[in-house]
Amino acid sequence: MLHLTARQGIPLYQQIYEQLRQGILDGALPEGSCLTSTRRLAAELQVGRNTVENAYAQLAIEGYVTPVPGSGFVINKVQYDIHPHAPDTRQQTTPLLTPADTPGECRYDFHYGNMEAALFPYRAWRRVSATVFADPDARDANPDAMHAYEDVKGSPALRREIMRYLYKSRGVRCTTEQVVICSGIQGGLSLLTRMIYPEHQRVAMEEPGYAGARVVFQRAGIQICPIPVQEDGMDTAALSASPARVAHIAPSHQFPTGAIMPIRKRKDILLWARECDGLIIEDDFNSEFRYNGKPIPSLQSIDADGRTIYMGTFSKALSPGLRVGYMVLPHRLLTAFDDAHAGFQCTVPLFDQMILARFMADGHWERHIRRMCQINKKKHDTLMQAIAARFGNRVRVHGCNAGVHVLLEFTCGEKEADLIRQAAEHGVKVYPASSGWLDRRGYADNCLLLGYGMVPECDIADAVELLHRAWFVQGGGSVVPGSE
Amino acid sequence: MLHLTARQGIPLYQQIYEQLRQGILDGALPEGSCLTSTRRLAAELQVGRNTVENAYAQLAIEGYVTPVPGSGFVINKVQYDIHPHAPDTRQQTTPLLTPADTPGECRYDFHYGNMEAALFPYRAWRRVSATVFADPDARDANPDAMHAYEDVKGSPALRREIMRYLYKSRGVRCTTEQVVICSGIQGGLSLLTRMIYPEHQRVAMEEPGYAGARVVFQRAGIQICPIPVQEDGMDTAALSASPARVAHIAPSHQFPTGAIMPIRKRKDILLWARECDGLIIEDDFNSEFRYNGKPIPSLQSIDADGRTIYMGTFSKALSPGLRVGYMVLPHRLLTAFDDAHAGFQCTVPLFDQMILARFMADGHWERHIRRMCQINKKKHDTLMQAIAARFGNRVRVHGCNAGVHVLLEFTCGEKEADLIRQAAEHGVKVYPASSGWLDRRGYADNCLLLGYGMVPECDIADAVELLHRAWFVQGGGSVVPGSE
DNA sequence: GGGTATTTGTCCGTATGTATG
DNA sequence: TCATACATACGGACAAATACC
Repeated sequence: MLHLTARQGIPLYQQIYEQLRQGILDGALPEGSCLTSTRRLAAELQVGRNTVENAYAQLAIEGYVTPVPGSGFVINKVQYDIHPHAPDTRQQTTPLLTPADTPGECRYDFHYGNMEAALFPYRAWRRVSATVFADPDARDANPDAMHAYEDVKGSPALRREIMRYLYKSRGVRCTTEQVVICSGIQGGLSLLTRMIYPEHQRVAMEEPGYAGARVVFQRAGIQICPIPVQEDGMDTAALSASPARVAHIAPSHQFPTGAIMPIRKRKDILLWARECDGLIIEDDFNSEFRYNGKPIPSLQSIDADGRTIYMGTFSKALSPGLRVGYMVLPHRLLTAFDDAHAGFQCTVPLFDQMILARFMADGHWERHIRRMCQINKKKHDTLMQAIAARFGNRVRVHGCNAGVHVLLEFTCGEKEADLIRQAAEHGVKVYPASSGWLDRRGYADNCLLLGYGMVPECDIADAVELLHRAWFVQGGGSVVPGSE
Repeated sequence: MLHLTARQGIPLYQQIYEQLRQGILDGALPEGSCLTSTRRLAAELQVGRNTVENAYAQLAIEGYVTPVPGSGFVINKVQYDIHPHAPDTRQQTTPLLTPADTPGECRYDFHYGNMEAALFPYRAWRRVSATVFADPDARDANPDAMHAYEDVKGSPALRREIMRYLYKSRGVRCTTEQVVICSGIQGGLSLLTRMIYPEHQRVAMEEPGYAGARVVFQRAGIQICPIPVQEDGMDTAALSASPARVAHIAPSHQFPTGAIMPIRKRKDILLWARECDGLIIEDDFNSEFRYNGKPIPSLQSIDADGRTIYMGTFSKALSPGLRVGYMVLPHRLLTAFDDAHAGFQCTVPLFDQMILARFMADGHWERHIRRMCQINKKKHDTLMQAIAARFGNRVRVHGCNAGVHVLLEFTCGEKEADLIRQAAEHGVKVYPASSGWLDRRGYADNCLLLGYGMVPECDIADAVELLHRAWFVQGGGSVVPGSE
């Protein structure tokens, strides 16, 4: 923006000229683009058009810009004299979307959380979007709702859809009043902290557990009580012994171990909550994908006492790019929520809420879930087979009954950092498990996380083969061209 | 979700039958809809298909459901025996989109913040959306970026576009590193509190000011130091006298008074910040709309000392349904931001960021701004004219040079609550100014807020006429049918 | 708008364990 | 002890309805 100071001796046109010239030299006004038209700039600055024309003429004479009749003043190439504070907007040729890591460096990426871009339901999403953003007169329902500040809890339409879905798929029983839309799991936890703090100054968390959840509590000033995780989930005895009266638990697929909590233990947890007048945060972040064994009811669905906060997200099954999650509050927390969030707005754009609501109402969501579950099961089977064939008993695989990642435990003294480095040298990205531990001394430093959401099924065997070479073949040097 | 307990004497098909029957009686399974197909339920429960068929056949025999070949088992109408805990999902006939207040009750709504639904650029948004969600192979750039967890600060592409726009329109100078995408102004302030607290335990705010900003600080445990607002913005003397070293200021259009801070005062504020080693939060929430007078440079653009945090939003000019804002951090806060947000994710869905980035890159944003500015100026002029004609000197109008709302001050002893009630009785919604005051004792209770973003220009004269009748015509009873 | 792929209920045969004669 | 009947559970083949392109 240009700023003109009146009554200071310097003529207006010269001020305009000077600032534009500076902008061109800075590179802030990229070459090839046009100056604002004289009419528009004159209107913006509230000066006469001739004043602007004067300035532009000066710039044209000096070769900074070239007037093109009927088009505008195009900015010419000049030697940049980079101003330290000026934004450098010249790299206009860079693609609009940020490129991921350059290919060749990394051939296969076992990121957990991300997913294959090709699996997103583009067509359905486009169609639903087009409907939601149809011209207002052509729309069936009231369009105002989309352009208004609304309920802190989120769009009622979406909340109703979520309620229905959760009842069908997870047995969660609730009314729309209990459903809150939030920015993913972190957003939900963040809202929660506002409600339980400072009454609750401690929260019990699985150790190892999900670091993304831990930071939210830590940031809110809540103390973490780490509770060991066994093969079947959180150690209930240790939980009872801890001073915390709020527990964050992922019973359907614990992160990172993948432990699934059996029904008996779930009941123990509920009993614990009742006895200490506590709360349970049930983090069901990817309950959608279960491969072996019968489904186990969610904690919320067997909680007769209303002490469970159920949380879920669309990020895992649909896309991490859609940062939308939800939370089902027990009745006892409803007023606390209202109190804590009076005057606040829902952080999730209504646009996305509208699209999602219709996406679900049209049945796309359940269809997509099924499709993804099938695909992930195939991937899962392929991965397990490849691991068994290649790695044999040099690794133990944890958490292979659900979710989209497994935890590899190395039994022959390999170290996490070495494994990651060796894999990277062979063009495969694998991820450390260490971030899961609050106290790293409790970690033997011999585990890795392999998420298979992002790797196409056809590549999995190949990727495992590469890992095999990287880790277990003597002198299995780098095979990736260019990273030698 | 159904839950089956094995080896308990009760046959599987009977457990399924029983639970479904209960669901139908509860009303949790709405009549007219279909049961999950036998195959799918069998797969879900990990039982044979005939087991499910058996259960369904039983339900069919007893009349709860009717099998429709090729379609499914539709649920029949039964006498409900409502279970207290079951969600009642029966009202499936309600429209997907929530209806706003029933028309007839409210004819004109002077809400500030919301906007006319018809003015949203549907066509351009649809087009850009379709491009962003094009099938991945048809896309020009890397689609993975859309489906990944990414930078906490938001999409680099969008940040670059915002940087360019702010430089051109507001003179804000920054690099993309300084730009942070956030969930509207509240989201930005919320991020900020994490960085400045507990070093700063106080923040100076305009009195009256924007309640939506105040609650964020209060919630974070930060104490508000109210600073009186004069005709030309915050009282700098009072600011200097306050113990706060962080000030939240809306210099381009103060809320609710609409005061515009002159350049001299802006420099005073910057001086204050330098002298007390403080920070300025420049809330430019609707800088886009300015009608009279020359543009004044933003605080950020004349801050040589790097003490200004610049904040803006897309909610006002584009739609409140798009909860996206941005924040430009000074260099001195960059590391503090990184420290405070390690492990956190950006709360704004990448989808919207991608769409917005392309929307801006294609020039739609600036085009839209211009269009809206013209429309709002017309509305503004019409409103001012109508107010002058109808209300004369019974009201004083504040903040009529910018933004999309004005503050009406009543000079003849009218009271806020009465005015709102009287207006509502005539079918016009107007809004209290009282929420702007932290200390309501400082408020004479004689003001109203009129936002004209939501009222079509052609309705403004009519609406003001109605207000005139409501407030100033003796016996000007209700004229709205049905609200008598 | 018409052809195709998928999904649906339906019907079929089979295997297993248990009770009955 | 053996044969039979019954209840329970499982998977495949078929035709119709539906969804998708």
